[in-house]
Amino acid sequence: MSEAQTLAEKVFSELATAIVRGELAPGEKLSEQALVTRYGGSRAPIREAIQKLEARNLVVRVPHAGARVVSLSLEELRDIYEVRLELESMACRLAAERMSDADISALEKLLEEHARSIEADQGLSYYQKSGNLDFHYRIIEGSKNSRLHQMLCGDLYHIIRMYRYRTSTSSERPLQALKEHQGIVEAIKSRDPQLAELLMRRHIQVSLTNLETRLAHEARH
Amino acid sequence: MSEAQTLAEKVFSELATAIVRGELAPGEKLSEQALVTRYGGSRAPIREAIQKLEARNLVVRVPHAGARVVSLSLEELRDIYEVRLELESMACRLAAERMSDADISALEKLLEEHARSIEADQGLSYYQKSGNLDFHYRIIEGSKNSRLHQMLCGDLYHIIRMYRYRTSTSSERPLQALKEHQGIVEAIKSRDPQLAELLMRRHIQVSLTNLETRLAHEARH
DNA sequence: TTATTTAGGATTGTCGACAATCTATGTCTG
DNA sequence: CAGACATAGATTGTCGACAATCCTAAATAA
Repeated sequence: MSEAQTLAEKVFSELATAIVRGELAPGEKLSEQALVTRYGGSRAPIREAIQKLEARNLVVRVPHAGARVVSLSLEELRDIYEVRLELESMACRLAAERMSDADISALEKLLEEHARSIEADQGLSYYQKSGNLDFHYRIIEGSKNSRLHQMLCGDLYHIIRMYRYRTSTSSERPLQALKEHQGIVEAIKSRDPQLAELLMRRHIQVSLTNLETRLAHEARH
Repeated sequence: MSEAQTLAEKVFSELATAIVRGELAPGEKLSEQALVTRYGGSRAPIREAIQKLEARNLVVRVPHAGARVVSLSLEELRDIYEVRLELESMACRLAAERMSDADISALEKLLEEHARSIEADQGLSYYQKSGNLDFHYRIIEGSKNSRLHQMLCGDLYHIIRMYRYRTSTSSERPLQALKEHQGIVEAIKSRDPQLAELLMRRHIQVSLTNLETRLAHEARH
């Protein structure tokens, strides 16, 4: 991913991927001593790594009590999706205004690749998972708003990916998703910000709706 | 503000307010040694405080080169305002859906106080400054979205307040602002999310527009 | 038995020193 | 004179140990 210039960054990177992949369960405690024996080094860089994880909302630290992998309630997860929905819709609107023609044609080529990929493995399409992310990532970049990029890619996506196993959304309907992606690109190409935003909002809304029904279901227990 | 359970938190708190107040200029370097001699303690808690500042985007740290107070370009500042505009508009829409009746009547009382305050000191209204913040803060709380609250109050507002001296917006037109606030509350009271969002968007948009004209002006040099 | 208290152990916060890296000054060479 | 290079100083990253705090569990009392 990114080359670590310091031990703390290296440990941070490894821990972050471990958390996102679920190798460290939500709520699990991160003992500094244990991390020292596992990753080597001393406690100083480990503490720094933990604090970096806290900065990205991947762990929660309470003074004199240590750090634990973040464990989100369904309500907090709903909150995150809600914000993501808004910010990505915004990004799509801005992308329709600010993407260069070269960016747009590159985006079209990406979708053509996705189409071929889906056709090849008959909708099984494991590639679509990262492909989906790639598409959304390019839209966010296309907004030309660095802070927006930072918020979506730096903070929210890690957590969303971390809880992906619960909400089985996009990877189930690759063809439908592709069509929606194509519609979005079409709107961007015709420089229609309002339409682009609307289509992206609908595209993401299904995830939020799925989550909320699940939330309502679990609330019944 | 908040009681510090540890030395690192205390130093962080003091440094944060110092940065927001402009006592530490943007781009100024934060030498660990200098901070040790100033705030006492050893380098460990100072480093932790600096890292916490980095987490809130108040300083920028580069490995082996130290930390500096964040110095935003006008483009980055525009990006931040753009995101804030979107998120606060969203918060206002959600507030219209989710605020309790008690919350709303409390909000009305707040505006009545503001009205009296403005009448008292004839639009000079130094109180309006914090009052303005207070109003926006309550709307954000009214969204009942913890993550949204965290993003707006935790991250964006510190930076916006830090650069407030440049953009002289709201404190100049307290009466106009109050009327806009009243319109927003009216929309919330009548449970009209779309209207509430629209009014809040317009209310904040003037800040963004001011900033962008200034940006265009400075770009000419 | 249950609730409270009180050591004991373990964990986190802090400290001072050492190692690795960067920056600035001055020198040398073309 | 300009620019590359090397050395010296300062700054940051890392280490191991100590102090402060919390969590656990045994012991005591109601």
